[in-house]
Amino acid sequence: MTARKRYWLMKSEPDAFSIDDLERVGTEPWNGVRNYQARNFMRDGMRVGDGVLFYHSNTKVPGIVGIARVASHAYPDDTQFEPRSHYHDPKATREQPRWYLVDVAFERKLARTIPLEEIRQHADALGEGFPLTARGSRLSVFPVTAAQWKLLLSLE
DNA sequence: GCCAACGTTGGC
DNA sequence: GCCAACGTTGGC
Repeated sequence: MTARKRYWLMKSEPDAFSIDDLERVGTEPWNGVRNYQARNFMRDGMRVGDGVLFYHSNTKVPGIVGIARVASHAYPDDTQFEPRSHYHDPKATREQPRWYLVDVAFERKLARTIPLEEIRQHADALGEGFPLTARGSRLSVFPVTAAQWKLLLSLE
């Protein structure tokens, strides 16, 4: 029984971790997510092989820059246990982890960046509540429908 | 660098 | 359970 592939969008600040970094390392544990909604999507929704739109945030031209895929099931984010880590969470324990992540594997870079500015022009087609075009949304991991995936990549 | 919007925390 | 204060996100 093979489940249908799902699609996601994941944001990263290129100064911290860019699509080029992912290309170089191949696979990366997506650590540092400290938002419950984003965590739940990774922990409860993602499956190996799912498609990921890689988005650069907080940069000169924010937008979708590449495609990756989910490369592991969710498991605890080790950085929550490390006192030295920027992502340390004193309330998390090995027995009761609070934060989970998945491994993300590089697939390809887009031929060009699809800028947020351009994505906004398709806000109606993407639908109300799509986090990239919804006002004020800061969600860094969220699901993308097959139709949204197709539309966004058609802009490449 | 600014700052609006948002999520989380903790006092009550 | 409310909500003010605070810290963070992320476009501009």
